[in-house]
Order: sequence, then structure tokens, then C-alpha cells
Amino acid sequence: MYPINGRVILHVDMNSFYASVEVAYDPSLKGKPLAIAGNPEERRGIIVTCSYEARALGVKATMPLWEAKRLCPNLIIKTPNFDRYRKASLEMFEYLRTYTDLVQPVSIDEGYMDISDCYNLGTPYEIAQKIQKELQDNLKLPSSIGIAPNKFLAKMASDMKKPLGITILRKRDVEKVLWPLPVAEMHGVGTKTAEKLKPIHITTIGDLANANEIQIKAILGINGERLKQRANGIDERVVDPDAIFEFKSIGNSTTLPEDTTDEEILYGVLRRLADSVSRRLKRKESLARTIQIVIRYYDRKTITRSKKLENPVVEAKDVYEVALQLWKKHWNEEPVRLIGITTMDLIEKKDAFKQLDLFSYEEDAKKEPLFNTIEKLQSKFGKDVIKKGITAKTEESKTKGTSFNKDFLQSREDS
DNA sequence: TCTGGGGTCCTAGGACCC
DNA sequence: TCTGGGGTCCTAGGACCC
Repeated sequence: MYPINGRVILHVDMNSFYASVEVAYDPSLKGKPLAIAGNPEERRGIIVTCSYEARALGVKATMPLWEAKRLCPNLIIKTPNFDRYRKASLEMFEYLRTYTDLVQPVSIDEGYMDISDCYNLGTPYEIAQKIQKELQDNLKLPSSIGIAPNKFLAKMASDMKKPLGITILRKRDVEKVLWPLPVAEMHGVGTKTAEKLKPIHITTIGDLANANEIQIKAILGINGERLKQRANGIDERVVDPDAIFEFKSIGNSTTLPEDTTDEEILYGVLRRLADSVSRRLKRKESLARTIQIVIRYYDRKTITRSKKLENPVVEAKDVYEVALQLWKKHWNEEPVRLIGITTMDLIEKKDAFKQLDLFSYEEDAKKEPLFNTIEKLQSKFGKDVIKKGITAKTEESKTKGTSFNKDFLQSREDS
């Protein structure tokens, strides 16, 4: 292993990714002001991304479409084509992986690479140049790349020259390059945090780097400590190629074309969301133990309500059932703008059988004579399987007194 | 004419247990 | 009689990012 402070990290950030993919797909769009935006008829009319030609006229992401059109009357608007973007994204990461396996995608259009061990491929700058050129030549996609000794600095560096920039940010450059910048430009500092820092006269990254640690912690908690470290150029997070496989939640939400209290419409949407979430869970071979619904009312007030389940679920009807239960319990009957369902607390299918709902029987087993539990299990799972399971259980109880063992689970899987 | 949809991480209070 | 402090789980909300 190389020493932690001897690393070379790249942050590869695709420039206006969705717009660039559209241009690659239809070269006649090249050089024109282009925006990717939702359908305003369905109240999804905000700018998701736009080309640099559009940015030059003041168009920005999250801007309402009508405002963008006012700024740029000849703006070309395309609705998002996510399948196309996902495909381009996969191709892009494949290219990055030809250099090293240590590639960590962090979103559809950016990722980190640890090229510490790639010295045989050239200097870091040469490697970055090569990557950038390949993405441009072969995929027709422009990128900016930051080169630094850690993730945070690489991320800040890739932001400094756009489009098609390559920026090296060394630890010793931090004071001169980073410190003069407004604190809000720091990755991890949003409007709220910047607002909290204003009263204690922290306005630049340098101010934060040199701030009183106790004061920062009092205002921002543990996050403050981390931000101060980062402002000093310290960040020891490793590049983890497996991070994308360790997803924590899967959810879908949708803004309704108009606010409504019509239960038929609301239940229909809820069902659609349950279907889609279930499909995505299945694709990832996972089950969820917590179901959460999101309700945004006409006034944008948003609530979330969740329920932890005894047994993990994956089927659409199960997800829907819990979501509907939560809905009926918590909807205040005011007009609804957005509905969402998120599944959390995910477990992999292969692990799910170990957990099943056995612990409820386990609880019973502690309190009741064994045959009661056997009867319950038999009524649920069938006779033959259970005998095997109970044998296993009683054997194991002598030593551990815990759960049913793998034989039982296996036999259930076989049956 | 305001402000989408996908996420992650953190905090804080209450319940419950020891 | 009247009572501490720590730990974990669950739930709700908020900040941030792309």
C-alpha cells in the first residue's frame, strides 16, 4: 500500500452531460443554445441542464422554463431521455476503467479515479489529457478533470476550468488558490451553511480553514469539523469502486399535473409508484424493510412518513399496501402536489431468507410450549419443512437458543 | 406563471432496556 | 420513598449534491 498522502486522485466531471449527449446524438445541435427540461404542461418545466451557449445567456439549471425562454428566445428545448444518458454514462465509465479498476462513479456524469499506481501510463497530467481526449474523440463528450492528492481537492479542481479543463491542485496550492474563494463555493457548503457562517464572519474558504474549531462545531456539528478539515486540504476518504453497489434506498416520486384531492387519482399514482419501485428492487435483487411515503401539499409543505416492517417486501402489492396504509393515516386531505414512495433499509435477496419473519416465531417459542410454535409454522409453511426446521432449532437451542438454522431456511427455499 | 427527481448523510426526540 | 445515565431503535425532518 502506498502512503495515504502520496495518492493521485482524478475527478472526472462531464460538462453539461445531458446536453452533450444530445449533441453527440444529433450533431446539428452543436454550437446552439440547448436546454434539457421537463414538460411545463405537467409542471415539470425546469431546466435540468443546458449547453454552454445557453449558459452564456444566463440560463441555469433548476431555472423555470419560462424564465429561460425569456432570457433566450431561440433556446432549443429537449425533454430528458434518461436511457440515452445512462448508456452514455456506462460507456464513459468503461473508458475510465481501462486505466484502473479504482473508479468510483458518484453520479451519472462524474467519478473519482485513484491513479496512484498508474505511473507506468505517464504523468498524472498526461493521463488526464489522454482520458479527456478519448472521451471527446470516441464518445463526443467533453469533460473537465481535476488532479489532486485527495477527493475533495480533485473535486474542487475539476470545477475550476470548464469546459474541457484540466486542473492540478496540490496541497501547497490550497492557501493561494482555495482560500480566497467564497465559502459557498466549497463542495459541501450550501446556502444554509453559508448563512450560518456569516454572523461569525466566515465568508471565504480561508476563514473556515482558520476558524475556531469549538465554535464551528457548536454551529455546524460534526459536519463543521469535516468542512474545516477539507478547507485545509485534508480528506482521507478512499476511492471505493464498490460504493455504487451499496445503495441505501430506492424511491420514486412524481409531481402531479395539478394539485388534487381526488382519491382515485391519488391512489392510482400511489399504485404506479409502488409498481415502479418494486420493479427496481427486483432488478437489484433486493427487499426493503422500511417503506416511506412523501406528500408535498399545494403550498410545498412536505412531510415524510415511514414504517418499519417485520418482514422485508419486494412485491408491488406489498409496497402499495404499506404505502396506502401510511397514506390513509397521515394525509390531511389538503390538495396534493407531489407523491413519492421510497424503500429503505434494503437487504439482498440472498440474505433475506435468513431474516424472514422467523424472529416472531422465535419470540413465541420463548414463551410458549414448543408444539404451539410448530403448529403455527406448519400452518404457514407446510408440514415437512417444519419438522426439519424444528429439529434444527431444538438442536441449536441447547447451545445458543437463538434462531432457526440454515437447514430450515434452505429447505424453505427448496420447497 | 417559480422551483423536478434521484439520492446520501446527519440530527434530534421519544420509547425502551439495563 | 424516588430515582441516574448510557445505549439502541424508530421516526421525522433538514441540508446538500447532481
